[in-house]
Amino acid sequence: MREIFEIQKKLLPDLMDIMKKRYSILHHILISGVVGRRTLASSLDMTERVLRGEVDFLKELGLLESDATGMKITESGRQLLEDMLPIIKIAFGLTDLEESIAKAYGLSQVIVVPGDSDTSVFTKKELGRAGAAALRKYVSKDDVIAVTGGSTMAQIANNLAISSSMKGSWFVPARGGLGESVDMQANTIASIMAKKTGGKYRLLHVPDHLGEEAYQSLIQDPQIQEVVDAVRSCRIVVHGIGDAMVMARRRKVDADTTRSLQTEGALAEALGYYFDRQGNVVHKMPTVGLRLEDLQRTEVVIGVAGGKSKGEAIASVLRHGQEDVLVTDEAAALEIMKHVKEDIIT
Amino acid sequence: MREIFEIQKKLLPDLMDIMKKRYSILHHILISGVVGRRTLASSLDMTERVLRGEVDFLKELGLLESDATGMKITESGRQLLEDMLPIIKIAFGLTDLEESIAKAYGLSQVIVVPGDSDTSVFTKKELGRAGAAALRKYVSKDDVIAVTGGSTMAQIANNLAISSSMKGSWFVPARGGLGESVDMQANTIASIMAKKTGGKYRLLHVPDHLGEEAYQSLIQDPQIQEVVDAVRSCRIVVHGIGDAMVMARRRKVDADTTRSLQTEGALAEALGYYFDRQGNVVHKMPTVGLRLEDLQRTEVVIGVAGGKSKGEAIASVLRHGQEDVLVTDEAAALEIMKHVKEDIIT
DNA sequence: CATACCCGGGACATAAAACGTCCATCAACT
DNA sequence: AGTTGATGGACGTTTTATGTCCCGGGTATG
Repeated sequence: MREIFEIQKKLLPDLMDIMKKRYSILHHILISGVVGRRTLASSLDMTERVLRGEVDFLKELGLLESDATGMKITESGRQLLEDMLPIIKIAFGLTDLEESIAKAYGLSQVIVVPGDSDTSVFTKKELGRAGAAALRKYVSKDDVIAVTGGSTMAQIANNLAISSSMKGSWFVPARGGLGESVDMQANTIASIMAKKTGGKYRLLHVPDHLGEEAYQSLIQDPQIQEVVDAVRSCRIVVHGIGDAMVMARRRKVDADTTRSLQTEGALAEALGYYFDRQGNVVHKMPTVGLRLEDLQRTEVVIGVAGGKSKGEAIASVLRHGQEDVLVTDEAAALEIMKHVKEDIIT
Repeated sequence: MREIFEIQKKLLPDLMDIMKKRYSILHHILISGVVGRRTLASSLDMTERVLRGEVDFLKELGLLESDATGMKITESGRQLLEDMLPIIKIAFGLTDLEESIAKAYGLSQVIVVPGDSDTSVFTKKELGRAGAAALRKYVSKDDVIAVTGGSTMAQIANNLAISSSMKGSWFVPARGGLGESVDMQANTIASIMAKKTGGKYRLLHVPDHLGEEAYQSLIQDPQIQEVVDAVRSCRIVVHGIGDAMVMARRRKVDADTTRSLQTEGALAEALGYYFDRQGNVVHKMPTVGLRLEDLQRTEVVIGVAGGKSKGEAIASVLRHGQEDVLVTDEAAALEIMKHVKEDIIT
């Protein structure tokens, strides 16, 4: 497969560049929905005129169309992009990354999308698409799916669509309140996902900063108990991965804990747990829901996170060794690979 | 594999044209050996200047080189062409043709080279190369290989090279004199092939237009008998296919027979037999050697013929159903496919 | 040995394509 | 109603591709 490109490149050295360029244009338009020439040109870092040339070309091919409101992808263009994904991955060497990471950490599947979520919102959206596709692949009838919060998870929710296979699924938040803002909370994400797919959901209403006393009485509540039981018996977990310090700040953890996290060398956060460089748990947020030990009974653990800045954190969580599937982006994957190499050396 | 080209054709139709153009240039130079710019330009139907642009480009890539005598392919260029053949075939849909024809007539292999032997001597040469390659593939130690005459067979002979696997092979003419000119006779072809490959050969010296009496005494001759026995026990047959009327004229068959051929609807000629539209034998040239019934014992029957004008004749011979391998060109293959469709309808 | 031929490559004017830039017009949203 | 951002047309400029001719030099042929 790859040899085909090697051979073609000998006769057409700039084949890959042009293919990449046209793919990027189409892909950006797909992600943007409807977009104008100037906006697109600046986000692709091309001059308006040269973009226009390509766009005219793609229009003639019937891959995109435009009216006074802007340009959008046609159905055949959308189909083409979908068919192209494996080709693009090979052409850009992402398949290698996927395989290397999967092998290094014993994952059953790794999905790497092109780009860097830190610098491009398009990559972040694509990460959401890929995460949604991964979830769709692993879900089966009447599954219980536990999800966490975060902007990446929100993107996944955005990209889920009504689907017969998820009709009977239950979406539940993996853990109770963790101090996030409302629209990024696991509860919110779970309900959005359920609405988008036509599935059902149960929420865990556990207010933050609860006193020990109130907390104990809360978790005795039969309704809460019922949800917690469902969460712990879930078959699929989809969760984001964050940088430890960024998460601590966002969740406004107190100064003492922050200091403790720092001295312990906390690098990553996932599912309310903090991990150090070696993948050991160094702290645990006080709330109800899925515990780390429950993951062993869980059939599919899907981690989704991207951006160069998160590469190290993702590597830490992978070292902990509970993940089955990783969805990330090119920039993060390259960072992860650095740690793979270090891990091999040490 | 094939999807890659479907996608590339959708997204990069312009580049596919360029690839085809560059491939044709390289290929023509390979076939020609050493060739000048102007000659090449006219045979490729390009203007001199635009060809020059491409040639300069290919030269920079080190795929061809030029001196005062002309341009020729480099080793890496030759290698590239070899690697590209399957790619070109798939990209231009020749694999489809091959598979369709093979399936329609129950052949074990069909090889289609790009172009039309009627209009391009380069295609004819390529047909020879492909035929030689096919023979090389099927031959094994100490085989007896029966060959016919004709210009296509001569091209195959031209393209055979010394080869250890053919060292011990015997080349024999499939049938005795059939009224061809000397340099296209089966005897000549067999001896050239033997010399080129390092194999051995036996000839069948049966003069044309022999009286019945002399003929009978000739075939009693022990030496002739020995060769005929060898021919009939051959493991591989390589033969050309011709248009019935063209062959009749070339062989100067008498007016009566010609008229009879016409009324019988003779379309094709192969191995000295004439076939009608349905693949039935309608006439047989009076000479010694391989009979049609011997083909059933023969392990590999390789038919080689190309050119749009021969398409119908090839289809007739294929319908007769003794062939195992067909080597043809694009133009003939397309003609054959028309008959396949008609055969399905009727 | 001479000659006719074809070779590659340089040169150059011209046609064509690509590009940068600006503007007219229209749709959507505030 | 006005503002914003969209497309598509227009146009001059630059860059590239192309058509054409010629020159010096090998090659083959006679």
